[in-house]
Amino acid sequence: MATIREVAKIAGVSIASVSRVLNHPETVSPEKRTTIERVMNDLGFSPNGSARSLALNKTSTIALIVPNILNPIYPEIAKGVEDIIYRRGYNLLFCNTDLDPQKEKNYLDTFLGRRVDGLILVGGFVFSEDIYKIQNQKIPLVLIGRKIPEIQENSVYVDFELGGYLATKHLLDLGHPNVAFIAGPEREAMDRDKQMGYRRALKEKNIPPRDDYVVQGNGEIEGGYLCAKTLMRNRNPPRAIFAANDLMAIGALDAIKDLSLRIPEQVAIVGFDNIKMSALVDPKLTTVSYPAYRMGALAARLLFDTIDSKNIDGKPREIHLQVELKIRKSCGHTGRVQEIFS
Amino acid sequence: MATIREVAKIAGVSIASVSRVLNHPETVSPEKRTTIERVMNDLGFSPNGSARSLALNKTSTIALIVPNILNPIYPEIAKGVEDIIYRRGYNLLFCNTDLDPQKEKNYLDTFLGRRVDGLILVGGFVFSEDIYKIQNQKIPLVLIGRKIPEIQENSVYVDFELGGYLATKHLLDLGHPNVAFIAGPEREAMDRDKQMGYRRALKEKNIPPRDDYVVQGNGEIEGGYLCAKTLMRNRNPPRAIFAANDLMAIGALDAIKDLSLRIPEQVAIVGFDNIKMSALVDPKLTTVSYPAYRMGALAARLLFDTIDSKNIDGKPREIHLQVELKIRKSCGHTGRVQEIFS
DNA sequence: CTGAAAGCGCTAACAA
DNA sequence: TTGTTAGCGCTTTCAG
Repeated sequence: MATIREVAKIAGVSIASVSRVLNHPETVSPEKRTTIERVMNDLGFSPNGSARSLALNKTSTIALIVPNILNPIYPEIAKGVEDIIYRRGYNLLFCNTDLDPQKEKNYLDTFLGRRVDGLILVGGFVFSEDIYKIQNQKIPLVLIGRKIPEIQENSVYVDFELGGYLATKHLLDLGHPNVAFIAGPEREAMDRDKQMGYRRALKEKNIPPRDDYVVQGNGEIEGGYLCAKTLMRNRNPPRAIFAANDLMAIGALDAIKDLSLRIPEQVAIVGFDNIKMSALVDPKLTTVSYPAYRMGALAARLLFDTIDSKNIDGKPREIHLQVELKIRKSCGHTGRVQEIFS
Repeated sequence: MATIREVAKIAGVSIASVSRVLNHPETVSPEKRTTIERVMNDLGFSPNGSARSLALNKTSTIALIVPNILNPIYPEIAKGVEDIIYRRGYNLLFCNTDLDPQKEKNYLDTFLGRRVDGLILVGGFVFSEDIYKIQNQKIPLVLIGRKIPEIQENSVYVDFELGGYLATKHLLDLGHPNVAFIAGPEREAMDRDKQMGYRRALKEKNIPPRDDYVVQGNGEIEGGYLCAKTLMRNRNPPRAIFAANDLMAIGALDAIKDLSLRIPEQVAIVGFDNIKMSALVDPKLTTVSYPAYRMGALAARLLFDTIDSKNIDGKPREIHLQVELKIRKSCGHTGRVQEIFS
């Protein structure tokens, strides 16, 4: 592929002029500029990004790390990020950790080497030392998800503990005698918070937590399905299930239906995330919602703020957004309910 | 951040040796190597990717362009791609066109400049001249989706026309007197193929196509909802609806339920894509399935094949996969049906 | 096994 | 306004 040098030679100018029309066109005389542009076109010239990055010490790339792209809540966040960075001419280096620590570590290292201009890390388990490497190299970083006291960083988060609490309390208030919890993967810190909220709600009502009412799923539909089946095999099966995410809640819902039990009459279900799908299953799923797209967009803005101002050493900013219980049918609430499109 | 030069100075060796432990460790004496590695560690050194890319003329990056990340079928494909390229140490530059030609063009240009090692383009409208630019620069390219006769390129595709035909024919065979079609966005070439299949099935049964039975949605749930409402306002509403994707089919399903009509008795519905969600709505959605994840993985493999062999000028390879009608409840089929997990 | 040096393609002083 | 030149950080001959 053509280089700046060839363009220069053919156009009969110096490489500096070519570089100028690329970066500061207004500083080049109109005629020369037209010639150069024509030559570029003829040659199908496109400036080499690596060379440019090297010279400018800037890659125009930001990396986004999510736990699982197959959970629709993450594309939602990703879209928020992409919409913002696209406007600034940045590109997205995307990756999926599958909650695999090794994979997360590898990616973090790679991004360090690639000198990404910024990094957005969603949920997951971000306690590895690798995160400190990022901080040491002063790569602008924004965390999305839960608040992490251990790490002083820019973040956009919601209170998952509160969400878990609200969901459980709602179920309890509705009179469901006992509620079970389907946890997500061990490593997912956000899900651990939800579980704490679940426990707090029980405690508040003086209901002793039962180990056999807490099962762990893989965070996917199938996991929720399996967990619900397990729960219902209990000698004293729960009358309500709170799942750490909608995917598992939907799987649970499917399992309960398979068992020919009525939802919410015999088993009530509440999920977490408010993915679109949750409003379309039958019965519609009550869930805890939070503004995923907005979190992505805000994170990207926050990132650019720190990239622009270079105040990387300044104190980190935190944006706290609210969770909200979205009451639909699956929990057995009898009042007016909010439906899709609401 | 530390450079190879500083490492060399501190370790008391030449930069060549440092570079060697980075690239061909076995060619460096053990002692020297250990020293260098220690220094690298102490300094938190990480080789600059841009410099390396520049020197090697290789970015270890492949770009993936999809129309809409919010449609779960695309993350599915993306996952297939990522799983393969991750193992080879490649990174994914990800982007979403929203079917916006300008955005697609921009991204294509950017990727040209970034000298990505390969490009995977999913669906969408790939007829812009920009695609030729990619070919001219001999950037390995793989198309996922439909077969595009106009472009001789590596591709992994399924026959969407056939899918549309099968879906419509199935509905017709089931005795639904008239079937409507909810089309996707104008620009989505794959959806146009589906529509052709729809027409072929009608024609085969000597059913004259009706313009008022073909409506166009935006490819999302809301679009399907709106389209179905429109269709049912018809003086002579259709008794069956074939939607160009599951998202719209699910929206349609919701609309029909809102109208208090029974599915499939009063209105049968068939979708396209077989996203997971389709097996979880009520009634479960009959749909046309194809191996999205596999397509992504195969595309990545194909890409590496051409990257490795550099036979970019060789004749393009095409991988044709099968569509399959996944019969569930929403179409009114009365025989045995395949359910989720099948 | 090791080092010196050229070069990857571009940007940005600095001079003219 | 334009051209010359010195890097950006790395890889890789080529000598030794």
